[in-house]
Amino acid sequence: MNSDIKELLKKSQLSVTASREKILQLFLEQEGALAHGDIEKKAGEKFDRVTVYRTLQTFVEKGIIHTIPTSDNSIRYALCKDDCASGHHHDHHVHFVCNECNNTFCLDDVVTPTIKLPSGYSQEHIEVVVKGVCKHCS
Amino acid sequence: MNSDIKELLKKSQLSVTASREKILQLFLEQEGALAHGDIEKKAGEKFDRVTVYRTLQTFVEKGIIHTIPTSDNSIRYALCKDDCASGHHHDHHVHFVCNECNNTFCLDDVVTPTIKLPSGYSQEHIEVVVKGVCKHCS
DNA sequence: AGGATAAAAGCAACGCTGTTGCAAAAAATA
DNA sequence: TATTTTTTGCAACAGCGTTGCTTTTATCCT
Ligand SMILES: [Mn+2]
Ligand SMILES: [Mn+2]
Ligand SMILES: [Zn+2]
Ligand SMILES: [Zn+2]
Repeated sequence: MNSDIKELLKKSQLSVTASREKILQLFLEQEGALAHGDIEKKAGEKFDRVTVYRTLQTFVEKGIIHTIPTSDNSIRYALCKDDCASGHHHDHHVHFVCNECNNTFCLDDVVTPTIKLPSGYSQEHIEVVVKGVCKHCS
Repeated sequence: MNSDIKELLKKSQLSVTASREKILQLFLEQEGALAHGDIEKKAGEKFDRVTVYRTLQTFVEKGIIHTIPTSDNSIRYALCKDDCASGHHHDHHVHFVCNECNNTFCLDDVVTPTIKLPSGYSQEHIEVVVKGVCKHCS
């Protein structure tokens, strides 16, 4: 299990460091998404704030995690389960935010719909965030 | 035109003040959405930063403007053209972010689709943000 | 219109967030 | 193991967003 983490880092051409292992582990043992603040609370005593920022940024660039837009000035991050590669993400799934537990989940099996846009607009990417009550809270 | 602004404020049970008039005017003469920073640049020399924050917050509460989620820690705001009331918004349209001009637009005529969720999840609200090239830039 | 009352704006201060440059430490490489 | 490269931690900083309090402004009532 721990070697899985090392392997994933190496596969992404990243050197294996304690902070990267720890932060990646947090994502693996977490069902929902994590905001920067969450990670800092769970791993921040061990690592510097700046390291967390840089690690998240690196993971996004390498296609290990992806961002989820929010309406409250706090980006959330979640593991890419699709085959995202360095520089190019392929996460086309819907995200769910629970109004009860306030968790954010990737609905990996729910693909984003195609939207018919007015003429002149071209669609390159689409983000869908559904709010409601999650399966754990209902 | 200026009386329109006063009327809208009164209709929302808000006292008519210089800052509210000015900020509301900015939204009316703007096609796309505005971030807090934009408003501060355009009206910030006349009004305090705090006033801008409080005005935006009030406008959202009163159903005059709505927020648009982003992936870059900067909420954007746009006029509600639907019949949003105090406390309850009814904006069910798609938002568009242009990768060229970096503007955000409300596609008021494009309604958000219904998403089939896994069992256990209930849908209360849905946000759809499409990224691509807008009609002005294509 | 003028005064009383309620509401909003401005000010100051503060904590939190995210960034940058640089030196020290750790990991990869040979 | 020694060298090179990469990452981390530290310090400092700017900007964001919030809060309490005072002053100013708008509304309401006479
Ligand atoms: Mn996801
Ligand atoms: Mn809109
Ligand atoms: Zn929940
Ligand atoms: Zn454009």
